[in-house]
Amino acid sequence: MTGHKRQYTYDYPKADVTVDAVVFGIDRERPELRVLLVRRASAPYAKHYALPGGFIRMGESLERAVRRELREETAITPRYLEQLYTFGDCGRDPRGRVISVAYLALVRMDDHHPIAASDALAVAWHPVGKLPKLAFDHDAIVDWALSRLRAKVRYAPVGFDLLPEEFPLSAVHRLYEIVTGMKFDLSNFRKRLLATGVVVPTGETRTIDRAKATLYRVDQAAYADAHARGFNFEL
Amino acid sequence: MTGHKRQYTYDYPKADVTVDAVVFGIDRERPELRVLLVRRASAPYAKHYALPGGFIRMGESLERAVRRELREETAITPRYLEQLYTFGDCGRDPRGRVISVAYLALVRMDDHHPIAASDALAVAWHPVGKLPKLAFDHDAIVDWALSRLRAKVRYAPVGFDLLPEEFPLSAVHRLYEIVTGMKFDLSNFRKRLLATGVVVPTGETRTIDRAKATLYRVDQAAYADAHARGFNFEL
DNA sequence: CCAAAAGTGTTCAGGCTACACCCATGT
DNA sequence: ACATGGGTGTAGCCTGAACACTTTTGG
Repeated sequence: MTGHKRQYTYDYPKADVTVDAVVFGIDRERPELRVLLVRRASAPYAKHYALPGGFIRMGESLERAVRRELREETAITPRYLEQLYTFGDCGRDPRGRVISVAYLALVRMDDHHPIAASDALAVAWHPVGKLPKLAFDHDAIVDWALSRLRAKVRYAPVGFDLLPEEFPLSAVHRLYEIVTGMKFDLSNFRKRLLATGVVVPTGETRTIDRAKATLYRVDQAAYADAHARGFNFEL
Repeated sequence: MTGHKRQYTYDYPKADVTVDAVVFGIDRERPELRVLLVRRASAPYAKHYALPGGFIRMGESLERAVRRELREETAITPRYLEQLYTFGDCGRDPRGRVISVAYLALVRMDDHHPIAASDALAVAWHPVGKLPKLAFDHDAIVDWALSRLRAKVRYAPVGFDLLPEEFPLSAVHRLYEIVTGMKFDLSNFRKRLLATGVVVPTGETRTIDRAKATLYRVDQAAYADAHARGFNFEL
C-alpha cells in the first residue's frame, strides 16, 4: 500500500488471475441438470475435463472476461451471470499461483448448442450426477456453484433463466424438484408460483404427452420486482 | 491456458491482487453499527479513510492474507470472516490494475480495541450512517457488505458474533433492528429466537437501567446446526 | 376404456401477528 | 409513585400441507 505508480513496474512475483464459469442448463428431454465442460487440449491436465475459463486481460473487467471466454471457448452467451466465489489457495494450479474468480451462469439449453473452440478438444453438457474427475480444483467449484444455485432458487426467481421462453407450469415444478432434490406438492407449488405474479399465461396451450398444458412466460416487471424483494419457496 | 511453468516467468503485465476487509462492530453504549477504517498515510488517497487490507503474498491463501493484514494494520482478530465479493474493474485503483478480494468480518467491539499500525495514521470505528468519503471504490465495497450482512442476519445466526459472550435478549433484538433497519415486535422476536434453541440462559442476570435482565449465551451445537440448516427471521 | 399428466378445490392444524398485560427497579 | 424496560400470555387470522377430485388425450 506504499509507493507510487513507478513501483508497480518492478519485477516482483505476482499471481495470475483467471475467470471460470460454471454454466448450468436443463435438458428438456430427459429432465436433469447439466454442467458445461470443456476437454482440455494441453497440459496441465491434458484431456481432462474442466470449466470453461481463462486468464483475464488487462483492459477488461472480470465479468467481461468471463463473457469473452465463454464466447470464445463455447460460443455461449449466458442469460444469467453472477459472481460466485474466488478460489485462491496456493496449490490449486501446478503452474504457479493462480487465483480464479468463479462465476455461476444459467442458460436455456435449447438456445445455444455449444461449439468447441480451437484450443479445446470438445465442449459438452454433463449431468451433475455423474461428472468425471475434473482438472484443478474444479470439482470444488462445481460443488460450490450447485449449493449456491440450490439456495438461490428458493429466494430469487433465477430458475426461469434455465427454461425456454414459454413453458408449462409443470416444467417449473420439475425444475425445482431437480435443482433442490426435494419433492413439492404440485397443487400447492402451482398456487404459490401463480401468487407471485412472476409467471403469466401466454394464452396458448401445447399438447405434450397425453395432456394439454397452458403455456406461461415470465412477466419481466414482476420478475425484476421479485429479484429485488425476494421470493419464497420454502414449501 | 496454454504452456508450461516456464511461460509464467515471462514479463507480461499482470494484475495485482489485494484483500480488503469490511469489519463490523456494534457499539454497546450508543447502539449503532460501525465499520473499522484506517486513515491512509501515503498516496494515493493519502489522509483518506480506507478499508484495512493490502497485497497478498505468494505463499498464503486469500483468507490468511486478510487475517494477516487485519492483525498487522489493526491488531484485530475477527470472530466471523467470510469472503464477500471480488472487485476487479479497471479504473478502481489509479496505480494500475488491482483486483481486490473483499471480506466481511464481524467482531465483538469490547474484545478488541484496535491499534493503528505504523503505516497507517489511525484506526477507528465509524458509524455506518455517516461515513466519510472513502479511498478507491471502498464506499461500494462497504455498501455491498452492508447488504450482505442485512440479508445474512435473516437466515444465518451470524449476528451473535457482534455481541459479547453473555447478553440480554434485548441486545439481540436491538441488534436486529439496527442491522436490518426494520422494527420487530419484541414479544414475537423473543419467542422465535428462543424457539431456535441457539441461545440458552446462563442462569445469571444483570441489572441495566432500571430492569433486571436474564443473560443468555450462544449454544455452540445449536449454532452450528442453525448455520447448516438455516434460520428464519422474516418477522 | 384405461393410464398418465394437467389442473382445481377443500379442509384442517398450527404458526404468526397484534396487542394487552404484569413485574421489577431506580429516581 | 411513576416511568422505563424486561418479560409473559392469548385470541384470531391466515396460510400452508395434505389429499381428493375432475378433465383431457393418447394408446
